[in-house]
Amino acid sequence: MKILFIGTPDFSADILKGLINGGFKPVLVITETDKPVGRKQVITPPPVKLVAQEYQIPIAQPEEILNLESKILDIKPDLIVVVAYGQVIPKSILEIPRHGCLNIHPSLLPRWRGPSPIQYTILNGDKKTGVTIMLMDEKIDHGPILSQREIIISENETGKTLSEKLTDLGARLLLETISQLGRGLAKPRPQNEEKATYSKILTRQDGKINWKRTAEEIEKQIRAFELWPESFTLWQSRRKLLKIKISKATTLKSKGGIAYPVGKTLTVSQNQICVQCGKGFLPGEGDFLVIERLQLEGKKEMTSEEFLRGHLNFIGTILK
RNA sequence: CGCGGGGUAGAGCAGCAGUAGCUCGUCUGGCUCAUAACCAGGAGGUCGUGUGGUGCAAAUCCCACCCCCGCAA
Repeated sequence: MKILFIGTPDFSADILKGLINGGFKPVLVITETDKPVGRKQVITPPPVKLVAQEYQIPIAQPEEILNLESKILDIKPDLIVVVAYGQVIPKSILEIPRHGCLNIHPSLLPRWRGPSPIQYTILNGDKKTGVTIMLMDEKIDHGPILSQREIIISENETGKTLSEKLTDLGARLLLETISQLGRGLAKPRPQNEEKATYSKILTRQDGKINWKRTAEEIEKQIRAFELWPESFTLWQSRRKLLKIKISKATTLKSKGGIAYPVGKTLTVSQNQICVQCGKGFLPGEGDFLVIERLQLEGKKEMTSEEFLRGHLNFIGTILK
């Protein structure tokens, strides 16, 4: 089967590897142009390009994918696999391959359509999730479903662990689905529009912790946003307002008798950072987040114990 | 040359011109039924690199380079 692969970031690159190792080496890989990346703004090829080079697959990096339409027509692919490309693929191209265009989505569609399904799954406290492979149509994450595989979400699942699991699962399901397609066994079924939910694109600002939420909600956010956009809070130090990323935390309930302002930092036992969350001022409602790992702006990530050694004045301040 | 923070004892930080100090850890002794608690004392640093520059004098100012990190992309 003549396959064309379209994708850009790490997630796509991993799927591409799985595809190649499964015996479906694409005839052409389309990916975004090399872009300046990182602190030094070095022009860097996207992950998918590196994989394609490694396996000596021809690469195309059009500014506009529409410019490539005639070339794709010439190739006459049987199937196009699209994984997180970065550009919207026009209908005229979607209609070229005989078997259509496949897309891998890391959720159980129609639940969590859109760009941030993994984060929303954890944030929402879902018990299970999975991957879906669907035939693309003009609407985003809307086409008929070809196959789906579920997994159970564990208690301390993070954006990272879930993403790894789903990438792996997705790569395997893709191979199965393609061979089914090849044998004409695939039976697409439309999505149930009534059950559709949507995830929004997340920005850095969305990672800001709102201490008025319950510790439980905040802890979920920290896990959900592990890879992107991460969770942070602001601390007024002696000199200036600093950003602190929080990468790991647990919750603590106490009968509590003392009322603290929301965002107040305190220690319950040695070397522990607790932050008052939720309703705050109400006595008898000890709702605390215990910070375990954090990273101060300009510093490396460390445990809260290490952090406290050098910041004796941290306890007793109020995080914003 | 995108913007910015930083490299000081094993760890985390302060000092920002007169050859280093804090918290934790570590070692020794004491207290205690006991202790991760408490008390006393000790060890541990050529202050990122430079047969660099300016000073009477540099961890502290200037220059070059290496490394780490935040923002922006």
